[in-house]
Amino acid sequence: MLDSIEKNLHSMNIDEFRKDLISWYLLEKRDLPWRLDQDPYKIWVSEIMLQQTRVDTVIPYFLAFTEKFPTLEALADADEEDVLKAWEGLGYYSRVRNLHSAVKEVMSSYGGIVPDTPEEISKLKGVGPYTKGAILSIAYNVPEPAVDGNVMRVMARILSIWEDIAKPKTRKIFENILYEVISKEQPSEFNQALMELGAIICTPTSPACLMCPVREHCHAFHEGVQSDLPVKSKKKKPKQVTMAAAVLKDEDGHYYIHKRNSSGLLANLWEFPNCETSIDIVSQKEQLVNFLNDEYGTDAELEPLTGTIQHIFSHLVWNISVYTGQLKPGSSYKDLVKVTETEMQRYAFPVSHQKIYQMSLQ
DNA sequence: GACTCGTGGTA
DNA sequence: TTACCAAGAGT
Repeated sequence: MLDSIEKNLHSMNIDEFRKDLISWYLLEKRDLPWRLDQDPYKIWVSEIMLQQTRVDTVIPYFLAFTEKFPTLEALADADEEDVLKAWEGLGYYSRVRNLHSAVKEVMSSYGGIVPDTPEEISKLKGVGPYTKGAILSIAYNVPEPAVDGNVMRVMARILSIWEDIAKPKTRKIFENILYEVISKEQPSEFNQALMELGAIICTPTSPACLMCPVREHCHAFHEGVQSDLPVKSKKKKPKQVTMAAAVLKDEDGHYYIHKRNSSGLLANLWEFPNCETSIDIVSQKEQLVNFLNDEYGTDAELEPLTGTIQHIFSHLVWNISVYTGQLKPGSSYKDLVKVTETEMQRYAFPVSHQKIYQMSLQ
């Protein structure tokens, strides 16, 4: 650990810091649906959903998901199609595929009980250093640090740490600090308090230092540099991709959809058949017709451009031209699946393709 | 260590 | 509008 951090850490009254932080948390904590009990399964589900995702976004998904899959066993027994549907729109879909896989592993290897040791729980798919600490501390009251973006921001300010929190190895600095700072008596409350403080008071921009229960312990506050911390390097711009998608129907009103590959982007989700095209969209419709014929053997008649949809990912942007059209009678459609409008509702689509469907109705 | 992997909200 | 953000993990 860096000398300056070590110095600031040991000049702090850690006992008072813990006490002030936890007292504030017990008074001010939000009523969140995953705080109603300490069911390790529900804690687990909430922590996976909350990865890179806002609390307000997660709440309705968490309520619906835990109603549909109330127990670890219920989730383990569910079809992946239904599990993905319950995650539809939440993003980062590998999270729920890993969760589903890990829950099955808990059934087969741990008798359906979520393991309570760092070694065992870390072996589960989708459980990284943060989620390990979060589940162990919140569900089992084990004094393991749970270092997320909130915790790094709060502690960077408290201890005046100028390391770049965007760099993976920086997380370990905070983890080592937290092993010393975490409350051994109330690790659950301590970890949640740090995250709650980051979410409510010690926010990324314009932190509410005058409302902060631990400002007297905060080096950044005393030095007036709270707005300059934490240091976080910028990420590069997403790559632009031009695409075309076809909403194909036949004379009986069936739709023809495609299931995506089991790995990579939007894995195992459903989509309307689509391809990347040249940036010059003069011949785009022709490119799409040729793709549909080459890839699926379709004989389709497409209408003029219906509209465009933009799908913004973290690292790329799809600019999708939407075409609607008829699949001619007797045409083949190889790897496409023929479904009724009602059947289609059971499958999980990325948000962009939900929009494509909506657009095709107009 | 850099890149992949979603989405909606906000200043 | 652009840029960044939000309880990260896998490859």
